[in-house]
Amino acid sequence: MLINELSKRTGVSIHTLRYYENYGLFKGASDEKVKTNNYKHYDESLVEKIELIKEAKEIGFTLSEIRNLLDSWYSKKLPIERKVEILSIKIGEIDAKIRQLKQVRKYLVDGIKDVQRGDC
Amino acid sequence: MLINELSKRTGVSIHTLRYYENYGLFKGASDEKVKTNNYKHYDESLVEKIELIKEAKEIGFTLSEIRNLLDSWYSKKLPIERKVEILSIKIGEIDAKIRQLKQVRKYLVDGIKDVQRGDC
DNA sequence: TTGAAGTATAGAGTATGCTCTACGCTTTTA
DNA sequence: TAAAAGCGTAGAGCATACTCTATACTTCAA
Repeated sequence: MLINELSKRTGVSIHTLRYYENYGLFKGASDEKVKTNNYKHYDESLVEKIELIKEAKEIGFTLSEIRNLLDSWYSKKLPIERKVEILSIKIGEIDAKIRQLKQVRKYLVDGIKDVQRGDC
Repeated sequence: MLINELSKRTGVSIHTLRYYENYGLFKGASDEKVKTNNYKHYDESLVEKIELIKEAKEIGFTLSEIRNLLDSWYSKKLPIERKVEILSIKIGEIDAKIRQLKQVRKYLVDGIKDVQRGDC
């Protein structure tokens, strides 16, 4: 598919997709058989990959972190143990974030109690 | 305390503290009795407030969101029900974030399984 | 008392992650 | 076969959240 379709199917603007591609999050390929243009074609699997990027961003991962994660995920060169290690580290980071969120949640719940008691 | 001490006790740089103060996250007060300078004095309670700011930032709240939250929290004008409402909305947002984190966590756990099976 | 260190204000510079504009070429459509 | 729509590259502009520099005054320590 071309960038327009990719944009529509992912809900990510064409500008942003190009930014991501330049950033190295994924790569389209121009069709070798077509000589008149160099329109880039994007793989079906990219739709899911971009959904993952969106979600990773929303939970606070930077593009740089996401790139590293995708690189190691799809790399053929990395040994399995190294891949597992990288993923495990990220899982640990997520667990830390969940703990932090629960901490702030507690602050707010206590805040509500204070407000209702008129302590505030 | 003066800004230097506040900085040391919170681990936030003087520059950033001034940025936060200008942004409206808190306010120091110059001592009316001292006429020779307009050094600002910061309240003991600010240390805890800044810790809260740090944590809110780490879980992805913007300075603008934090300002709104603190404004409503410390406002004398807002009715209790409104304060409770604002805090409840934020708790809802935190719950949504926790769900999202768990979703991405699941992605990564599945990813580890794929890698170990050699599917990747 | 003088020089270093601290404080205030104003404004410039930086990194990240977009977002938009300009331009030239290609493809599609009326 | 125009005109409109789509594609590509390059680069400017913008919002957020700092981070740093310049300048000027004050305080403190030797």
